[in-house]
Amino acid sequence: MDLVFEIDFQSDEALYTQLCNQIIIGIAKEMVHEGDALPSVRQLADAVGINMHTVNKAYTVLKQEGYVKVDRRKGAVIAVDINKLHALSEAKRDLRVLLAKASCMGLSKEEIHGLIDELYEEYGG
Amino acid sequence: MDLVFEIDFQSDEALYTQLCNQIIIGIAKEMVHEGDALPSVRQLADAVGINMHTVNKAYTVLKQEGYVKVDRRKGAVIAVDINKLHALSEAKRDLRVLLAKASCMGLSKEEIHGLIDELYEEYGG
DNA sequence: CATCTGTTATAACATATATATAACAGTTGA
DNA sequence: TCAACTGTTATATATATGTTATAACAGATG
Repeated sequence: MDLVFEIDFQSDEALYTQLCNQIIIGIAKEMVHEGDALPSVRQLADAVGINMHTVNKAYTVLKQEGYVKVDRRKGAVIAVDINKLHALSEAKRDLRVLLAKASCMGLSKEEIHGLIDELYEEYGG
Repeated sequence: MDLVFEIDFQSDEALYTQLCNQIIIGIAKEMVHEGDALPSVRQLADAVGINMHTVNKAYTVLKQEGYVKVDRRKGAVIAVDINKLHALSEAKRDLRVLLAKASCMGLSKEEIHGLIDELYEEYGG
């Protein structure tokens, strides 16, 4: 398991959301691949110092969004199978607000493209 | 006031967040400009059918983020003065997750740039 | 058979969201 | 001056969400 989980208890992001995002970013960075097993809910909960149910909620959300499947033998397993229509419309809604804020900040379209390139470099693409 | 406020009571977004986002997008679309007065908390609350305090929370958040100032005479007024350091680091955090999801969806960097261009067109360019 | 999976149930508590009623100080315009 | 309007603050209530806690269950593993 190449993933390193780090919980920020001061963050305004929910703990389960932090876990979800770290796993999704881990997939994009190719630190984990299809079929890789995630830590068990109890293991991960102990490792980062949170409750089992909080980890379980993260896994449940990831399962609903299509990043994870459950194998009775291996437990939670990476298995990317995303509903693109739904995911894309959600991404657009978020992007609209994000770009509006960027525009208010005075960022040009070119600067935004640069920002995208900078961040996207982290993901093999 | 060119802004039209529409509340989706079925949305998972908080009501005050919906108001914030619509105002920020309105600024980016240049539907409102520096110095324009926003509706009073009571007017807007009545207009969209929510509580005064929910509107007040939206205005308070917008004030903290630097999109609005309060003029004792005019009430809440558009006045874009954003802490770029803070706003940019927040934007990057959001973008990182958004791009990871896009990468998992199989979107190429070029397709993402296209998406940005499409959405950014709504804001004067 | 003991031990590990995810899952479910129940309970409890803190925080966030939203509403309701009420009041206050400053500003405006009649 | 005075009524009507600002944002702001205080208090209370209701509901939803997030998090923890304890416990149990069925299926798979070795």
